[in-house]
Amino acid sequence: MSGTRAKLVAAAAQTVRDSGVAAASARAIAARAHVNQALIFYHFGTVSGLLEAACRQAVDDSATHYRDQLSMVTSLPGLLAVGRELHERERACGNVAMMAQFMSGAQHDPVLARAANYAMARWTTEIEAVVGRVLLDSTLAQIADVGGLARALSAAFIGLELYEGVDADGMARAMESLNQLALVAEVVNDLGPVARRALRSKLRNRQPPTPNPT
Amino acid sequence: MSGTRAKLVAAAAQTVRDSGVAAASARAIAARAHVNQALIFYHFGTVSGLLEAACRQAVDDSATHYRDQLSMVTSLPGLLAVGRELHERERACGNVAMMAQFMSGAQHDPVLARAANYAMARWTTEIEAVVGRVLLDSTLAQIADVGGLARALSAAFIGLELYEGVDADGMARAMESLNQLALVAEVVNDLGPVARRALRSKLRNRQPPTPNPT
DNA sequence: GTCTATAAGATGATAGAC
DNA sequence: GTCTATCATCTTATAGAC
Repeated sequence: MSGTRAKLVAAAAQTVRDSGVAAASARAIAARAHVNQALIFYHFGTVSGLLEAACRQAVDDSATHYRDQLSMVTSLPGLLAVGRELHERERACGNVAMMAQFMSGAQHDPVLARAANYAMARWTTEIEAVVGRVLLDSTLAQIADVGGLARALSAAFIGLELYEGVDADGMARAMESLNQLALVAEVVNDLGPVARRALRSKLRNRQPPTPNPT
Repeated sequence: MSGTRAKLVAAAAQTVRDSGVAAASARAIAARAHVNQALIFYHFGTVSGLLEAACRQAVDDSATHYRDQLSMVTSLPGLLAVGRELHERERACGNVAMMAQFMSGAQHDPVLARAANYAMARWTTEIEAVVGRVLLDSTLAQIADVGGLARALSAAFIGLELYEGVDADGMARAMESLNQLALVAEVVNDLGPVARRALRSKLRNRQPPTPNPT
């Protein structure tokens, strides 16, 4: 198999990470790969085609890499710990920024849309599996749709990444309060059967808040 | 004042809404405004300058428009209702998509970054004020940083908007589970002093989950 | 303020030699 | 598979007439 393909894929990913999808032109990518510009069209047809390949490979690599770590998680606090570490690492190496760029470009490019769809599906599948396993028979699983939460989380992190580039301090504050919310989630999740039943009944017919519940 | 300026600003916003910031070239915008392309540079110096003006005006218009509605909100359920309606309307008219495009472009364009920073600050300020007023002396206000939550929410909605363009069904599912979480938030927020103290103490020294809390 | 014309360069993509 | 050379098109931005 051609080493040129791999070089182009890697260069494409790095170009998007560094300079965004808007600057990921055939010439810019080829220059970074030390490869002739025309080869992009020979191997991938279009620039979008190359970007799609880069997106898919990046997410495949990442997901595979974290699979073992995620499969060993058994508790919600443990999941939050691994999740935080995973997100921090992905963010540091630029993969989250890359995903955000692909998502943005996907809004008006069907090829990028397919790539971004694949990437999001891959991550939410992974997250859904762990979250579902961890929350089995706990309070939160009975209240919320795990798949929906996984999707909301993935999407939210994309937004937070973009927000960081616009207001780093604000993003840090947002992350802190999400961590606080995670603590609340743990507490709610660890409710005993009595409190859990109370919460669920309150969710059913929540209209007038009772003054002093127990 | 020049009507051309206004026409260009409106056309720029609409171009970003329809075709994204990548396609918002001087010629594309000028064509939509039925105005000569060179006037963009005469009035705004650069294309980014025009986009910045468009971003600022769009967010100013929106924020002003919702100010009265938001100022009348007094309860958390009421806030969630207004918030949902606001978000749905902004989404429908394309303002959320526009913001997402600006945020993406902002990652590698300092002028757009300034515009996006202004827009996010404007919204979070507005949200923070209402949320702070509504949550006054309630459970959630004592647990979480209201400003951080406002920022996290704003950023999350940007991510959800991008996600929608990539997987509309997935986005709908994510929104539903966020609505479920909002219900939980309402219940937690309406906890009486007894349960509230229990929750807070659990948050302080949460290590071994007690089997049956009350 | 607005126009035409144009510079100066980047872009995606292809043809054809090797 | 890889290269050079090139086309047609698009881009930002400016000069100068009106």
